[in-house]
Amino acid sequence: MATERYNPRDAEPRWQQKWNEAKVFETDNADPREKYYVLEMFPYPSGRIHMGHVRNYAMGDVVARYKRARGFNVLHPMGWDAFGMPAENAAMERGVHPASWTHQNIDSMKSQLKAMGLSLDWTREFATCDVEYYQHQQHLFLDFLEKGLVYRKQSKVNWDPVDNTVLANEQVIDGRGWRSGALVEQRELTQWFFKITDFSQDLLDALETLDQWPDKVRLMQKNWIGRSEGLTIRFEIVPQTAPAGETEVTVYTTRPDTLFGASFLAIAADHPLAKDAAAANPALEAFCEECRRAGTSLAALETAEKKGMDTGIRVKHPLDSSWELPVYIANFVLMDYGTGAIFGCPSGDQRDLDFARKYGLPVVPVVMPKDGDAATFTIGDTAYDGDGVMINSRFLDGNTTDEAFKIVADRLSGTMLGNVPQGERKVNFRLRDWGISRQRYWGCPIPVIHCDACGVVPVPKKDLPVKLPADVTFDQPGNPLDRHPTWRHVACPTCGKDARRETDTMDTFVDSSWYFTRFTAPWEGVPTDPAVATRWLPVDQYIGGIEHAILHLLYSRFFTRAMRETGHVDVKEPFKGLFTQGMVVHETYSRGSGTIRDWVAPADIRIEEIEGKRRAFLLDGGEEVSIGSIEKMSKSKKNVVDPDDIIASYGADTARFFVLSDSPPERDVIWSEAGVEGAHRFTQRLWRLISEASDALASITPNPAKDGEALSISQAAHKTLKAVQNDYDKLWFNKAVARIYELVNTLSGPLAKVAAGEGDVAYCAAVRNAAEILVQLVAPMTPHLAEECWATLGNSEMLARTAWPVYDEALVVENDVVLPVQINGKKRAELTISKDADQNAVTQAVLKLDAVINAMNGQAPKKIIVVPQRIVNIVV
RNA sequence: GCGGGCGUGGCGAAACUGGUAGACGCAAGGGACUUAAAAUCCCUCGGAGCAAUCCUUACGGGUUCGAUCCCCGUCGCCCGCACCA
Repeated sequence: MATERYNPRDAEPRWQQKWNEAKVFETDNADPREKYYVLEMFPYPSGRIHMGHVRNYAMGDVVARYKRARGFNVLHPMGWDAFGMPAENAAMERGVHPASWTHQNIDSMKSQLKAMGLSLDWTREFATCDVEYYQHQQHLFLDFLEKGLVYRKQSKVNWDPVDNTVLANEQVIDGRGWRSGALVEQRELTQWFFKITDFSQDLLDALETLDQWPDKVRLMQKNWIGRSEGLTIRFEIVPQTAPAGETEVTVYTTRPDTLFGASFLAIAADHPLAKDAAAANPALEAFCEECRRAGTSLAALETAEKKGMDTGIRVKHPLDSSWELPVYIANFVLMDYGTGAIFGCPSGDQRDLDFARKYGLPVVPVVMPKDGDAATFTIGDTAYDGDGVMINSRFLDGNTTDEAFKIVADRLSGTMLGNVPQGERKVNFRLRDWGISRQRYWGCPIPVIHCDACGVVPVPKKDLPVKLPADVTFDQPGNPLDRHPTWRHVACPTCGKDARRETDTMDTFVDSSWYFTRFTAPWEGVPTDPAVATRWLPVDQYIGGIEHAILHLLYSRFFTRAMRETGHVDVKEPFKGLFTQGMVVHETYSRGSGTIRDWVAPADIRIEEIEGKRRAFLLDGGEEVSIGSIEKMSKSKKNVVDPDDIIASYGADTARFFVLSDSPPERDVIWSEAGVEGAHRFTQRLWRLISEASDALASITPNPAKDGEALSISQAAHKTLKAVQNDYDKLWFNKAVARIYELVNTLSGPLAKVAAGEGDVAYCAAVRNAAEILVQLVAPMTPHLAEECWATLGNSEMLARTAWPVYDEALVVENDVVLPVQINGKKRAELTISKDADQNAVTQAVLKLDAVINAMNGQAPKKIIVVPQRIVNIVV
């Protein structure tokens, strides 16, 4: 029978409303079934959702719907990472208040997300800028403070001397402020820090337990935490060269074995010794200034040319007091890592070698590879930083690097300088405490009060929340809280005298470090219901971009530990399973080049293939534009595709299906019009096949065939079910799609046959069983279409409430295997043989194959390799 | 600069991570149906060759009976680098 085309504009809102009315996706904390918490990283409300969001949320939704069908009590919430700089920028540029800008954006993005048909529990929604959320964050801050997990210290910020404001790293471009263009300076401010370093060892050790995280993320975190075992060594300053009051300098090294290769010490520009030396030497002072102008970003620092300046200070070599080494100030030595001072061994470290060559310092090889020759081993332009055997190192010669490490550590631990050992073994971490102070308005206020008499006083919990004042202006740079007429003036909670509120707000990473915990009971009057939070956590499957691999995830891991220590939850790790998805990328199109280059949006062009070459033309006027590289979708390059447009023309199911189908989820997906059309054709094809057969199937009870002509149909369906189930468990959406395509191809003949009124009851029952399995397999990806198919097959219960099908073991077993037969590694034949044939039987059968006899040409086989169930290789 | 990752037909990819390289989809070409178009259906489709066959997983080496997969080196692209989110 002829049926109408599937119309997503009709079906999608209809099913969304039905799900909504039946509250299918609202989660009950009291539901006794096994829990499953699936979460996608919540979005920043920038205004519109983009394809990256569609991909992220489509993946999470497949998992949520699949797990729900498998019988889990699924929690799948959504919220908004709503504090941050863009809202303040909008306020400055367009005069809109950050709050109204943010809420408008949330409204439009929410309606876009709703149009996607996501199985979200919207009753738990919140935005981090809601006082109902951030007041609890202030509560947590106070608990952390009480527990000693928060402290203040001096720390550097990027300062724009023209705008008189603090700049984020991304606002510093080539060392200048992004708006003023002024050279950025570093300024010291007293700021709040979370003691993430209290957990350095635990955060490192527990990575082992996160076996459902990608190895690359664990490795990145491990390197970020950066545990090293080394030695602090105190160098005595040669008195005649010492600035007043200075007698020694302490370095941290992981390579004390190379001490005889030392040719200089390098200290950070902020090192106290550097400051003393600079005070008496204008050239040094100028150099330190130059170092400070680099901004606070490590990347900028390390890509800059390595520079240093001799301070004139000399230190005594710890193993030979007659040997003096120069002390340099160097722009690549950081005050916050180790002791802010290093010794340079040019032969064993590339950076030290470059430095030594530049400033004419000695290069003495002290380690050579095990098989090297000490007489001829030299260092040219490449340092040798590997393990090996000590040379040119007096009493260390001939020892391995490991042995030398121990010898030096032992000797220096036993040598006294003053009354203290000159060397001390030390475990060091690269991880630094988390600075959370931001000199900005649009963030969570830090709940403390500064009193001249009492010092820093926490806001009492009964006085929470500390609300952001709404009446602020953005007509000048800087933090509006600082210049607000009344907000900051407050009575000291301790002594009652006039005092001042802290005007810094919290880093927005704080907001996103516990939102997943708040989702478990967002209605609570305290940060969490500890029992509920403990039951829901950890998040079983967390999905988001790889760009968050380090900071967001590490901060969340810290926060969960800190909340545990303060009694808000009793789990250690927030995310059991982590999946990092790739980006959505698109071709770029442009006119002109260089500074007059003009980017063109994909919606404004058409692509033609002329003599095998793809060319792009403007829709308006037909001018040819050049096709550029494929890049991350961005506003500046205009290579964005608005999900709204796609949903309007093809429907949400097509958009969802496409972003899941083409590429492996962890890899980037290239958005292409042709690909979307292909996905759309699939949805139409599925609808046509099912709906045409539905009249014949609706009255038949589904039943898989155990024999007869329908057996292969049932086998195909049940094998696909088993395979796709596994794909969904592993988040291999693209593989699931390929298998579903295959099943559709297999079923198209039988469905057409049934639609034509052919086939007996047993046949129809098998086809209906297979068709239902097919519909249930696609349901997590294209839920609206699946509901429509499900209903047309005669089912009265919603598919969203239907349990996942169970495959029949008897239909998925294989009795025979097809073994490829290789001769000298090249495939020459195939052998079909019983699955449990032993090695001998396989060998005999293979040698009887015509193709093998021909190919061997009468030669005797030298060796026959039989890999059970896999392959046979004959070596001739 | 440092840390992490990726690279397979015209394109997105698959290959149960040492065992048939290119499943499935897109694009393209041919055919059927149609007055015509759309839609749909069928066939072809990595390269060379009439063929047998040979070549082919960024590039260059290595280990192995056998390498997309493991090892060494080179190139290109992407992510992060602590105040973007």
